Amino acid sequence: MTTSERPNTAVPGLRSTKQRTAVSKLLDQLDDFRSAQELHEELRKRGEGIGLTTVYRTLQSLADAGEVDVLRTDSGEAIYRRCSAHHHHHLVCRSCGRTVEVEGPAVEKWADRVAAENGFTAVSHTVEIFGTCAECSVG
Amino acid sequence: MTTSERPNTAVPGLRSTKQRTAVSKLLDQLDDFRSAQELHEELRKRGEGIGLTTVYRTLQSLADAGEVDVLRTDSGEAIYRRCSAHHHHHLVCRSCGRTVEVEGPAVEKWADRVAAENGFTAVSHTVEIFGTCAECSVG
DNA sequence: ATCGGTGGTGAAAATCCATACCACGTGGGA
DNA sequence: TCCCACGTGGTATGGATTTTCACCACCGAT
Repeated sequence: MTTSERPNTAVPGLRSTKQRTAVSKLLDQLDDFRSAQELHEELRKRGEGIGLTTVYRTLQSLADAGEVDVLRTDSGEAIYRRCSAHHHHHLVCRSCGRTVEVEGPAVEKWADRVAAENGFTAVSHTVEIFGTCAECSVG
Repeated sequence: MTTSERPNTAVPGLRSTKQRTAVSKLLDQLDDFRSAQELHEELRKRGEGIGLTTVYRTLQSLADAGEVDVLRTDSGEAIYRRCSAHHHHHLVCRSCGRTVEVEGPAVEKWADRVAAENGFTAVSHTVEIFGTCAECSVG
């Protein structure tokens, strides 16, 4: 089918290879944050011939292109997740990893204002909320 | 208090040693985030006989005890800073590392509310703002 | 003051995540 | 189809942090 194709992970300037497609598809199927190593392991399990190096490279490209969100665990490990394009933050379950995208216009404004008041420019911020989700607290 | 002694870095259950005192004192003198390696190097420069392992261990204890704040650079390196005891966040200059403690009651409430709405409990959050401070943007 | 045990120290080795290197493979335009 | 810059992936390497382990210091009991 030549017509129904979505550009999907078509990052401009990058070729389309089966490895990149595989990483992208896997991310589409998952709805929580995963480390590069976990993603690599899962791909191998599924029979995709792909190297760890390539997984890291691909994730980096996707992150640079804003196709995936990256954050760091307490241990410093980077974890990735495909997210919607607009600016948002995350509410993550410590136990099962379930992730909810949340917005907070007030927070954005607060951050900008606080930064401006202190003479800071070129401002960015990180806001993540961690907790235990309903499922896990019942269990 | 029975005397004028401040408990200072007296983390309960830990002995007071000259190494721990040295790390604690150094942190008191610095007002921005530093990596364990940088702190170790500085201590050696000052003639303190202290091992890298001990610096890591001490920082960990201090962090566990809530005596220092820890955050991670983009590269995953942990950086430490002695902070005031009350809950706050940081506004950090990307260029020189200058750090300002900031508060945002609205943000705290927002985080709690969003978490509650989604059925999350035992909530914590991370909020850090990065930018370029006035000094550094002047050049 | 001495003894013994617990906690602390630190050099070296082990881990672990991530990236660099480099020879070989391949997508896709000319 | 041909060509070759880009992509791939195994291995080597970098860098931060943790673990291991032998040795040392402190403190209370004897």
